[in-house]
Amino acid sequence: MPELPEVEAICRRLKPQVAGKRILGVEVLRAGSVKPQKPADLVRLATGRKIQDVRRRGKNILIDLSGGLTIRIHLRMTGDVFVENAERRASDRVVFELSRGRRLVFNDPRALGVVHIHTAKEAERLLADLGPEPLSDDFTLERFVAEARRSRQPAKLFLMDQTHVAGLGNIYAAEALCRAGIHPARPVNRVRTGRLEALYFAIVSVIRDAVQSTTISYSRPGRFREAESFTRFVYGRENEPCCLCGRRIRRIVQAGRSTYFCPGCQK
DNA sequence: AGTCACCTGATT
DNA sequence: AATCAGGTGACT
Repeated sequence: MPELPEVEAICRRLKPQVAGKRILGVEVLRAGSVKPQKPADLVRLATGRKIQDVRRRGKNILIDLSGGLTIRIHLRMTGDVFVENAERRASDRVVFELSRGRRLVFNDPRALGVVHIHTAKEAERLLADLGPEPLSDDFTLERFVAEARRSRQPAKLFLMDQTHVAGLGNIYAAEALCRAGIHPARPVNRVRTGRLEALYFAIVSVIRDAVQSTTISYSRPGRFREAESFTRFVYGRENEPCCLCGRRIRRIVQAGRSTYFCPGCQK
C-alpha cells in the first residue's frame, strides 16, 4: 500500500510507541521475509537491544537499535508495521516481542516486503542510491531539472525511479504529473524546462499535502487502516471526467503498471 | 525500455 | 478463470 506519505504516517505512529523499549525476542514466522540474511541472524542481533529511534528514508522504515544496529523494513506493496498485543494473524511475518506482551509486528499479506538488520555503515551504503527526500533541502530545483535533462525515461518512470527523488510511487507520480501538465509517457528530457520546474513544485506540494492528510488509525481489534483526505485528480479514475477540464481520464500501462492521466491537461 | 519474478487476496 | 493491486530487483 505505501508510498512516502503512508510510510511516514506509519513511522510517526510507531515512534512514540516503541522508542526506549527493549526487544525481548524475535519470531520470524516467514523466513523469506528476512533478506538477505538468515532469520537466525535477525533474531540474534536484535534480541536484547533497545529501540532508540524510528525513522524513514524513502519508503524504508528504519528502526535504530542500541549498539549501532538498524532494522530496515521495506513494505513493498502490502506491508504494514504496528504495535499490538492481540492474536497473531496468518499474514504476520516477523514479530518483535516487547515488554508486557506488546509486540511490534511486521505484517505483509503478499509477502513481498523484507526485513533486514545491519550496521549504520551498511545502512548508509544500502540507501546511498536513493535520491533526495522531496521535503528536504537536498531536493533542489537545479538538481532535479539537471537530472531530468539527462534522462530519456518516460516521465512517470523517471519519477518512480527512486534515484532522482525518493518516495514517489504509482499514485503520487501520476498526481504530480497531472498537476504539472506533463504526459506520463513523454521522455523526460523532452519536457520543456518551465514544465520541469512546475513538476518539481508539483512533487513537493503533492507530497506535502499527502503527508499532512495521511493518518493511520486503528480499527479494532489491532488492525490498521489508512485514512486520507488527499484528493486524487487522476489515479484510479479511469473514464471519470477530469476535475479541471472535463475530459475523460485515461489509463495506460507503463512498465506493467497502470498509469492514469488526463488527455486534456497532460500533453 | 520491456518482461518477469516475487506472493496473496479482492474483484470482475 | 482471469485480472488487478500504492514495489522493486533481476533478467533480457
